[in-house]
Amino acid sequence: MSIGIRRRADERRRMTVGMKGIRRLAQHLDISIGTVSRALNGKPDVNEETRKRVLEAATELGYVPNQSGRSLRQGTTNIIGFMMQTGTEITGQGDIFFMSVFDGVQAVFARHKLDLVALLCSSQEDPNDYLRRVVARGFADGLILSATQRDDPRIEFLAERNIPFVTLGRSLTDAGQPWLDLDFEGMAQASIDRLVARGHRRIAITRPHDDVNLGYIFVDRCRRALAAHGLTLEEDLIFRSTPNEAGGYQIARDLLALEEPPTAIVLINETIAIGFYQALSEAGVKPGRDIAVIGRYSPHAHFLSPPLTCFRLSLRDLGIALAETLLSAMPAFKDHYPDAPANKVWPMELVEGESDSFLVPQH
Amino acid sequence: MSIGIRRRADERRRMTVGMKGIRRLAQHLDISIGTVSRALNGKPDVNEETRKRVLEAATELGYVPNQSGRSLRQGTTNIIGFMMQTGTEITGQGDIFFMSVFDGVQAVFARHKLDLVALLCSSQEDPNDYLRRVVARGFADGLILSATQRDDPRIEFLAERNIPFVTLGRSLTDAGQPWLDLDFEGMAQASIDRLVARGHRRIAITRPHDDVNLGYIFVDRCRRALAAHGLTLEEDLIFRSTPNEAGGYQIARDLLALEEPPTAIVLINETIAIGFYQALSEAGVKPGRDIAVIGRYSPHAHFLSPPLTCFRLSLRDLGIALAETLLSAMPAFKDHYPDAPANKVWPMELVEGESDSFLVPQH
DNA sequence: CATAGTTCCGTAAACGTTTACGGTAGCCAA
DNA sequence: TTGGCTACCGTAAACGTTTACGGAACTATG
Repeated sequence: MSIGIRRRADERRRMTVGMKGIRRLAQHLDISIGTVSRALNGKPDVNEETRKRVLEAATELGYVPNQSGRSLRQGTTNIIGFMMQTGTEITGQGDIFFMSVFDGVQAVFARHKLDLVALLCSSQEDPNDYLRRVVARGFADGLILSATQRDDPRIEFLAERNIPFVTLGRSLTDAGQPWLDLDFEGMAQASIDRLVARGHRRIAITRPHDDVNLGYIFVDRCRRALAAHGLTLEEDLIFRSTPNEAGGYQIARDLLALEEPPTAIVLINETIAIGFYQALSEAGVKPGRDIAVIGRYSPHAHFLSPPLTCFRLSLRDLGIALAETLLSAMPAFKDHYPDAPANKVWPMELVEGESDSFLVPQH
Repeated sequence: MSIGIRRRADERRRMTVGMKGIRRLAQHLDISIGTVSRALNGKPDVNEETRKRVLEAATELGYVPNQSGRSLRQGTTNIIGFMMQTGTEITGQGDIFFMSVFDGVQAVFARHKLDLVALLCSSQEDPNDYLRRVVARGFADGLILSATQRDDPRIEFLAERNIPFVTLGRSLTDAGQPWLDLDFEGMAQASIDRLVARGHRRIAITRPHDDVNLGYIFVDRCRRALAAHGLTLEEDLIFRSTPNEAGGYQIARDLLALEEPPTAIVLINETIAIGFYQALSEAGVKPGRDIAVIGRYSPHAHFLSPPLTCFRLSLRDLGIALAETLLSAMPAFKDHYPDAPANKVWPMELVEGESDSFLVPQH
């Protein structure tokens, strides 16, 4: 080792005292920041001995690479955003719906060192503005959109900018984007067929907020399924409400107040069954005896009395599929998921309860 | 305008075609990037005429400043992270719980152009590792921690690094950090007093996962409250379970199987009441008649039959308080919140139902 | 006319990384 | 000795912003 080198090292140490980040680490080890970076990132051009020293020093000094610096240079953040709206009850997905989906998404992302964050759009802010503000900044490498609307400007916005994304829910806006959706058509068809087979002729349904596309899909399919049996979907048997317990309560009250109440109903949201049951109970009407009820699975559905006949799906698997579909749309990962479907209607499984187990006497 | 300037402008335009970001905007307007930046950020040293031009061009070209570049320079991200765990059911607090809290937090953050994102720690990963990995990168300017543990290493970690944060939930780990917590002591005291006043002597309680501190707080206060009435908290009347519907179901089964069941129970989690009610119902035991039940408010509680006597709080207000307490710990904002409390026990309000409305006959 | 002050703008450094490029030392073969 | 190869490392540019600094043009004041 020449004197020249040693002097330079001493000089560097003196000049860099109090430095931060990778420079501090380099100074501490008396090597260049380039080598430190390569060592930390597993690049080949570095002696295994020095790599070991670097890694040890990194944990010792508690060094963590700065996110902004890294992503500024690389143009990538290793972050995927899941956009969702807070405060509102537009989606009506309660309890641990999202938590379970997240769990599946993360199971896939963990393989690629990707982090999932939830981008929380306030109910006070327009989702499109939010998207522009937060996302177009280069915040995330990819996006998962929930609460997809029937016409959703976010889709065009992202497609134009070539930001990889997948939507949870179909939209009329078509930019060739990947999407996953629950099989509300299958649910509609199976529910109607099942109820008609048991003799029901006056069948009511619920529909969610006008913005969300699933309402149209569901209502339309119900109408067609009924038509196939020679029946019509009557307009006053389509109930709207907030997608929560109180909404379900109100629906039952309205339904019972009808001159000629329906003998069956299909509930599109998860949580409304609770309020619906309660209002029936107060009126002395029992599901499965006086009226047939079909709904969606939720952790409570199992504990309703009588047990709710409902459609269930694995939210964790849905999350996995969402992640794989998104990654297959990202150049950096697409090779890992050659046969992830770009669009998929996710099936739901019928869980037989007792809430629809009676036959309507035929006249 | 001199020829020199015009030539330079032409040259710049030619050289910068295809540029991105603020450079592209500057080139388009034929002014320097410094001026563009000042104009966009509302700095004083810029002509109002040019500022107007810049803003117009920005929206026209859809320019959004790059997050990494900005925060690299400023050392600030304008992002606050709310750390929560996915997939697990440790807290037993579902989506609705957090959504409502978020809504309050955002109401405050909106005033300061701060964005809230949820940092989702996978159930597969240790929360401490997660914190180091994601947060120490300089990802967020401040943090809100949920699912605070009895001994929580995250607190020391953040305190050492001077990262502003507030925890939702007390911890034994004390680094002088701000925290907010629900008043489980008040709930314990009021519940016990209420039940004892109605003649109950054998009172059961539930407790959550051992990691979370509230279990200790709650159990301890119940014990002391009982002692004040000359009663003891029997060990086999302390029930543990997963904090969900199924857990509540199991508790009821276990409770009814006791040789001498208690005449009252206090449920610490929100969702367990549903399963608890169901198991009682199956056994022909009616809350409010055969056993007294006190629980926590949830949107379902109102629709249980008979209505659950429970403790409620405004989650939105809690979110507001969380935000204000956090901001008062951040140098850049503390002046706005001079009297936000650093620590606060958040009160809960008793909602009288019918689930505990009976008197135990005295012997 | 000289000076000082104001208004506005351009220049360039800085933030913390990653990485293309070049260079040195050692080794081996011709 | 020369040349080439390998293994490793240092240098410096680049990513997209913000901002301290200085300077030009103009106005006001003496």
